[in-house]
Amino acid sequence: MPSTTPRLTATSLSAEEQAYLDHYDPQTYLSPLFSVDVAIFTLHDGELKVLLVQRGDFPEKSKWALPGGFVDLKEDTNIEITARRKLLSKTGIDAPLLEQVATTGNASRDPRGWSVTTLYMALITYAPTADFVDSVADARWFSYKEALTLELAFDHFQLVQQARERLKNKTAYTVLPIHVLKAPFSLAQLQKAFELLMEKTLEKKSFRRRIANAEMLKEVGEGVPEGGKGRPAALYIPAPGSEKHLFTRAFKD
Amino acid sequence: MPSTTPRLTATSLSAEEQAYLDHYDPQTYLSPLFSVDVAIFTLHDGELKVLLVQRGDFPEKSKWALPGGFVDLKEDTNIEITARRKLLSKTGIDAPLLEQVATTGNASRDPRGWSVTTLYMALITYAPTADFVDSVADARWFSYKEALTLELAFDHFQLVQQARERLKNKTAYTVLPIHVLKAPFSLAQLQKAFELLMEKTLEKKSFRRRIANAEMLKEVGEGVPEGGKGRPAALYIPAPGSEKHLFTRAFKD
DNA sequence: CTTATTATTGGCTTTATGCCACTAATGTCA
DNA sequence: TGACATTAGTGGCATAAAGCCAATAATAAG
Repeated sequence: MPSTTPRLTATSLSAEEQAYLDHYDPQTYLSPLFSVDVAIFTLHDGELKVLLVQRGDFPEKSKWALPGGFVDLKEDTNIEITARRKLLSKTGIDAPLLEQVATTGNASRDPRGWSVTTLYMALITYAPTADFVDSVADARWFSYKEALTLELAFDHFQLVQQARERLKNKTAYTVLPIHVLKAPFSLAQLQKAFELLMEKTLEKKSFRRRIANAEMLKEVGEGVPEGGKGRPAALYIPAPGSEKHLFTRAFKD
Repeated sequence: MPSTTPRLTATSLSAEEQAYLDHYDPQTYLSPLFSVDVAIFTLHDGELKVLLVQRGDFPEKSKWALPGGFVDLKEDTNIEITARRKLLSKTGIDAPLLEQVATTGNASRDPRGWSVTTLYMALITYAPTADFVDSVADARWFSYKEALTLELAFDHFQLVQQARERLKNKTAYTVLPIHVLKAPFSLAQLQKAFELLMEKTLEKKSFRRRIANAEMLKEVGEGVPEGGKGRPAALYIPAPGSEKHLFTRAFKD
């Protein structure tokens, strides 16, 4: 039984092709389940945190999982919008850095059957989950380390690690950590963010030189230093277009 | 009507969850169509080429497209296997470099309805399509430039460019071009491959130093130079594990 | 033996990071 | 008020790897 209506395409269709589409049954080939998951990271209390939600339904009921779900074929126009919708409904935050990480699909990851998921990664400035618009009860920040000790739903243990890996790699040659800080910020704060995301300490001079050469920050005055002690630090905001800067060389190791 | 049979999972399920799965109808949520496409690249006649197939069925009948198709839910255990199957059936070549590039999903890319595709990229040594095991009639190498002048099926114009972009980026910090040469090869041949894939000329000394430092090649004697003229060149084969080498610094520009 | 052609290397320059010590600005506390 | 602790920022040289370009090496053709 045909169940799709004819669709518009850029070029007009031949009568023959139109007839084919009119009679096309989308269930001719059974498609796998398709979902989108989002690994939302932030820094807080000097730690990398990841947002998890507790599942309210079967399967994997009551286990912690990455926020995500199925495409709304009526409302969503593409999969990134699906990811943004999930992000928005869990955090109330719109349109930050949202990057596609990878797609996993196999017969065993979901007990309901052959299933495919596209994983996205987001990095946002910290806000307590209590501030989130809805679903507050079931969404929580976990330190990344702690998250890995939980028994996560489906293959989300692997997904979380994939996203974290991408986060680390991208930090090595972009200024991605800028997204996690509330502007204005000091260079010391920025360096700390880089270090947490890369899991390595950086040499102060090298770091500052690199940032300076890239011309990606704009100075906007001075502020109190970390912890209120010591010399005040210059404060910066990201320069327009800075997100796009790529370094041609990585830090050692 | 339930149409899945209960599946095995790593941990035993509660009776309640098992009951849920027994009655789970995979069509509760209508999933988008899901397919896999593969951009297969090679170098030949000093040009980058991409393999296209001419579609034999609606929709987009008779247009050129990337090889690809739907998951065989019975035979394929994961999406990379689906991609490998497509690669194998079009080229007869197994298990070369096969890298996931990105996933595109939206309501408009396929006239049959909401559709998602995961794009893979492969780089192989050249073999004329006449040598391919089946589907010879409908598979052809196009120079990359020419491919972009064709009216490709669906959004494959964008997909081809995405894959090519990834190919270029990866060449900048790996030894990926090794996969496109028939071993043994000379350093001049390898440099030429890098240059074609990166779309930029490289400085000879810099290139050779880089390769030498990486210790990724093994010398296996001498051979005739390019074009049969001039001093014979040393020939090399890839050292084991060389594919994994990462450079910490990119070439200029 | 000369020349054309391709391969390979020497050696200096340039760029960016590593290292580490030194100076600068501020608050604290005796 | 002056030493000291603390954090911010810089100077200066070492090191690593790429850019540049020219010199040398090996071969074939004539």
